[in-house]
Amino acid sequence: MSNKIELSEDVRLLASYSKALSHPTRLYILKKLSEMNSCCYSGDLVDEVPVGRSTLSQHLKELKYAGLIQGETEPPYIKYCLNRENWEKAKQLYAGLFQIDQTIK
Amino acid sequence: MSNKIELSEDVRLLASYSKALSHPTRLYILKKLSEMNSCCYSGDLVDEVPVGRSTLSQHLKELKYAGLIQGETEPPYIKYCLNRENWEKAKQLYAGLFQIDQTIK
DNA sequence: ATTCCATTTCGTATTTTTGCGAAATAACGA
DNA sequence: TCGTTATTTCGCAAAAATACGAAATGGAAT
Repeated sequence: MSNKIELSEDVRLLASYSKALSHPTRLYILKKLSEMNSCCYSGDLVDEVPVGRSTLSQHLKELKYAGLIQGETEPPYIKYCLNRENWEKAKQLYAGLFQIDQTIK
Repeated sequence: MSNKIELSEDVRLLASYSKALSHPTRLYILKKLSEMNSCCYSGDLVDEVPVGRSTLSQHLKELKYAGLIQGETEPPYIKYCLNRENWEKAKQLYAGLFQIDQTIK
């Protein structure tokens, strides 16, 4: 018989967030969104980031799928923002992993 | 002409750490190593983690390649420990991304 | 209705990741 | 020397990730 462990939901979720963070382009986008504390347009990003339009779109889709961003359509543009709730969840999970004390503001 | 940005070294490094963290099995190993604050043996891990020996070995190799763990041979076992220096570096990078205030102990 | 614009989806190719079992390795003990 | 034990490497297959250009979509303006 085996003593194999069932990996916890938190471990799975953190792995999934980490996968979202594991590409430089996606990380750049998240960093930017979190730092500027507002939203940005896909069309602006494509000028900054070193990938083509369709590839950028794929990365945005993945970030959306991971739950880290959300997009509002604002014709003819699409405005992307952080999903604050899940961003906070990710923050907690990473803080837990690295045992970072978080001071209450 | 293009305004494409050169992605920073920190972004690349954080992406690479994130890739290492992006698999539940690897995350489980790192979590365990960081929590128990000492080292562990590959042979113990294989009983806990839901993958075979050779697959576990691959994951350990990847974690080593990412610089997050190191292995000392202690025949007939191999003892794996966190690479504290790079673990700390990763901690800083994630803290920066999530803007976590780190209190000095 | 047609054109224009920003963006996504599709089709495709290449590379990387994940996983396993079998074979190889390295150190030790009989 | 010959097993035994712990672990890794090899060979392979299947699945997922990355990237691009061409075509499709959905509104808005003419």
